Amino acid sequence: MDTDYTKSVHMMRTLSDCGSSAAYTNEEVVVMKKGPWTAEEDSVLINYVNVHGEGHWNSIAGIAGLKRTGKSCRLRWLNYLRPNVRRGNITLHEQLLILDLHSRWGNRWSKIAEQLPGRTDNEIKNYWRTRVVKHAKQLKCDVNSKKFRDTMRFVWMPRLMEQIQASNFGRQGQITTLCNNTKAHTEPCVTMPSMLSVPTSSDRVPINLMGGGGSSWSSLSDSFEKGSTSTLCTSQKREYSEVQEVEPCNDFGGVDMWTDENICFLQQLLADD
DNA sequence: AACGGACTCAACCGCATATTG
DNA sequence: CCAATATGCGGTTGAGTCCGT
Repeated sequence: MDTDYTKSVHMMRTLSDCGSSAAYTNEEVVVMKKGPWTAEEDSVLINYVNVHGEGHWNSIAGIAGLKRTGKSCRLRWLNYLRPNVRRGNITLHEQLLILDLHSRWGNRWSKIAEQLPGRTDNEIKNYWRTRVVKHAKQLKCDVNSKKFRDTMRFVWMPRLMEQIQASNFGRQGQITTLCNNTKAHTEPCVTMPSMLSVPTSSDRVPINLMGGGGSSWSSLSDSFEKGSTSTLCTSQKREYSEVQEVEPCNDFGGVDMWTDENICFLQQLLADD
């Protein structure tokens, strides 16, 4: 049933639009529906894909009688109806991955989505725009600036890892160290990407992840300088994968790292620069 | 309870690229 | 090789919801 807000678009159909088994005659005018999908339309699309498989989206209108463009059908299937689509809050681990991958690939949403099973490019894009970009603005910082990227990479991501670790520790009662150095370390640490190709004792720089005194942008920036534009090294990727391994379930997916306290911490850090 | 601004996210749009005839 | 068509991608929009006043 069309609602008041449902818009429609008139399209001149051609045989090629409908495929070989087109139900429409040449130049027949078809009103293509726009706007939110109904359960009935979803059902038609699901049945179509079950029978014909994915693809041939432009044939759906002709074959299944669904008055939607091929693009609309494809999007609806990929972002909503496809099996194994994960819905709900982005978990801490997913946030960590998004930050990591975005720092390497930029706005390559589909590529990033490939690394987050069940998440769609649309969802990740929305997360980035509604959370990360929003908070960057709040911090009066360009989300694409080196300063912001470095802060994310060398402060925010370790902080996320810390939070994930704490969550796992609280739930499982076991410690999984993300810093796999053999020496006992009294402080949280983060691996400096640029230096990992030449592992030394200076590879790991202590960072106060809890936002207390002592850690500031200025004191970290020199250490970051050399590696800030390099891609994450294998060992750091391994560390993030370890985070995944110690997170057997995502039952703390609703945890939001963008708390007032954390944002205040970032503000201080960026202001120190 | 009513209002309005902020926020979220599903869906659309335009463009780029791939495929097909 | 070229044109037409299909598909994919990233940016943007706007309806619905939330939340503070």
